[in-house]
Amino acid sequence: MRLKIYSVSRMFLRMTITPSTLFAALAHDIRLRCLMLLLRHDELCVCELTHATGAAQPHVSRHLAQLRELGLVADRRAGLWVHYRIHPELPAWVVAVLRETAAGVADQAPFTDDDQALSTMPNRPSAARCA
Amino acid sequence: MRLKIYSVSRMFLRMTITPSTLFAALAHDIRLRCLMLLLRHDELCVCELTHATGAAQPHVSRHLAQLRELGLVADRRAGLWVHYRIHPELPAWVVAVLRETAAGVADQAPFTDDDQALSTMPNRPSAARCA
DNA sequence: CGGTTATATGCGGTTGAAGATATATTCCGT
DNA sequence: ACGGAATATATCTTCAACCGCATATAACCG
Repeated sequence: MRLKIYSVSRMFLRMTITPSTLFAALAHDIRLRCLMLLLRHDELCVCELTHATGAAQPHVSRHLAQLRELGLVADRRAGLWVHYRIHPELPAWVVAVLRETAAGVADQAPFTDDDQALSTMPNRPSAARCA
Repeated sequence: MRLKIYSVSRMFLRMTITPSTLFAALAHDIRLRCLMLLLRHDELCVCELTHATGAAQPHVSRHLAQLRELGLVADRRAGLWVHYRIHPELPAWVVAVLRETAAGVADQAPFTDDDQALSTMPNRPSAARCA
């Protein structure tokens, strides 16, 4: 079964997450890396995720949109910045899968590098500045 | 990153399973259903998986081959039958992800139906018959 | 109202995973 | 060695996810 997660309207949020759609989301490099980053840091904005992954901004933004449409992440606008976080109402088994994955790959590339790049990011928009 | 799991030679088995390759494997309907069935039953042959899922035999066989090439399952030939099982040497976090998924979707379609179809399969090759 | 920064989306081209069908392979019984 | 059953693979076509780039939107500030 092919999975179409591009053109899901924002109106259909909170749809049930099926295993196939979840794993299709996790199968993509950038999407998985963003989720792993969001697991470790409560909230991150697009520029932080862009810096951490080293990917192009439209690339990150597009994949975040897919995660949002699937209901895996939630976003919060604060001024110019849009803060993403793991969706607070995920099914328990989805959270379990994410956490087991994070625990299993925490010490591998590129996940460690992403964390490193994030921590050394200059002019990082702190929560105090843009909340 | 695109994932190519078709043409991996059998010589390169036991390669490290990356999150991306794992989730790409789990993202496919038939592959996930086969894995969920194999989690509940120690060993199943192709005809059992074919019957349980209702898919065409070449279809099931091809996807089992992909799972084998990724190192997610192991196969054992016994006469005409080839028995598949979850690979006994999977990394702990991979097993954890599989188990959490199974626990989360056990009561959903099509997984319950697959189990039901398997249990009512006639002339099922028992382990005693073809081991 | 312009200018700047942060983020989102539209579009065309590429590519490779997936499906269907036919066919090959492997093994057993006789 | 032959036929049949279980499984694997080859080939072709299709189609949608992906990428890069350009551009649009949104919010803040003077």
